[in-house]
Amino acid sequence: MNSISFASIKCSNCPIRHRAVCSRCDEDELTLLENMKSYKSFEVGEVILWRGEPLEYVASIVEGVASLSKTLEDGRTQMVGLMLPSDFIGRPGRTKVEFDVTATAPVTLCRFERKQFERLVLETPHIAQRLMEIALDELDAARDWMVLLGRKTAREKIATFIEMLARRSLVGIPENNVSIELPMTRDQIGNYLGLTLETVSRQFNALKKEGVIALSGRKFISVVDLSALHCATGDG
Amino acid sequence: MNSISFASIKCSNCPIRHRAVCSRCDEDELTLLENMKSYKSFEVGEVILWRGEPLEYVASIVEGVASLSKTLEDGRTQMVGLMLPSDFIGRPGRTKVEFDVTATAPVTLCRFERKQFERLVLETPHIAQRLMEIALDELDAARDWMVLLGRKTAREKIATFIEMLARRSLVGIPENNVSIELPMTRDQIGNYLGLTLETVSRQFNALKKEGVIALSGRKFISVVDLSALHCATGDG
DNA sequence: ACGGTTTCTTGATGCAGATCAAGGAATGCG
DNA sequence: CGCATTCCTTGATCTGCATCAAGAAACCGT
Repeated sequence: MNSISFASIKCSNCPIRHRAVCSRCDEDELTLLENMKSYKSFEVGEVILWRGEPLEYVASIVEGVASLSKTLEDGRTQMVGLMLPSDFIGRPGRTKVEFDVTATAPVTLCRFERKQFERLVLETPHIAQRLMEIALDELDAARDWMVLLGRKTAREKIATFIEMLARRSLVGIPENNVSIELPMTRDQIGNYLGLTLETVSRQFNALKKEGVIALSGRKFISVVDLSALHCATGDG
Repeated sequence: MNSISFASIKCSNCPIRHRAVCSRCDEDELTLLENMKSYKSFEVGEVILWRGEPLEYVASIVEGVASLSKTLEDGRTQMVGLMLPSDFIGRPGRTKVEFDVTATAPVTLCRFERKQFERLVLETPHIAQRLMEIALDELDAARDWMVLLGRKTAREKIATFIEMLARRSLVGIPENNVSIELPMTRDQIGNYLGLTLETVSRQFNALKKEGVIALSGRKFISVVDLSALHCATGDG
């Protein structure tokens, strides 16, 4: 759970080996990455990058959860992405950060110096291709989120969020009665879904009262009725 | 304005030569593209691609405006992108279309067969790099749009939309009293902004009454007070 | 120029979710 | 363990935008 356990991990044993930016790399390419990488960890609430900062490093999330968010002048904020293990932060060719990146659960990053990484990308099509795929997946996710933000009701937003968590945080197909850890507070969920924290709380409890989900403690949910949950998402 | 004028245009004379997917190509690479491309035009309202269709072609928009949109089961729709000249439709490596693509103004495409284009991309880093940049720009735009959809008021949404049009549809820096053609109906603008057409209409007329913009006919706007418009966007 | 169609405006009403407010439960720390 | 802090819940009220409804204006083909 802390950075020490990753201090000298081999790429070949890395938990995100098969999904991250390096997933297509062969052994030789992996050796190059191995010599460039460094691990760094962040506490909950710690800011990983501030919007506007020069981008010194790019990184994969090895463990934890980070959020990307933008803030309007008057303080309204909107989360524009949720980064889970194997997601990639920063881009070659971008010298500035476009949003605040914050750890919402303790995060461990596998970092590369941006300039060095950019050179590597030019010479390593496997990495360039994987980066392209990752960017396109993020674009798809962003567009699905636009539908949610623009057109879904509060109830549908919450149901969609829980379903997404069930899919992303568990391996394999989600089942009934599996316990999921919420990686963020009601307030942060509200920022992600374009809602207030009160509305988030009310909708969680409404779904609980209807027997669709169960809540235990502050941050554990289990899905009691998967198909009812899906119906509530509005996705058909 | 019609496809005939593009039937045999040279890449070197192409209006989007310096911004499209081919912008980094040298003369030799351009020749390759030249031999692969074909033009196709679409009327207003015509569907260019249906969601779920196999993706036979990828294409650059040479002229016109197209919208990307997603629809929920019950008919609510959300536009997830607005494509203007030089924007790129479809991706190598993607075999399906993720959203409906519709011409909102008469569109001319410069098309390439997907499979052939994919091969070219693998051999032509200039194109692969440019595609990556385009994808990242779209991702940035999608994220800005998420802030708009999730957190902005109707008034701010309309102001942001007008400001964006002023920036994108004119060359150079926007000035006061420049006439802008609205590329879509109130209903479509509503779908883009996550509003109803009535709210769009009311906000346009409110900005007009306040002397921020002027309306003439159904689809021409001019910005009377650029700084007032910017203040109304909520972006500070 | 005319009638038909589409698109836009404007008004009246209703409601989902924001905002305001206060107390309660979990969590963390000395 | 007990106190402080953070986070969550629940209720009351308010409001911005959706919805419903009816004309009016712009546009199109003939």
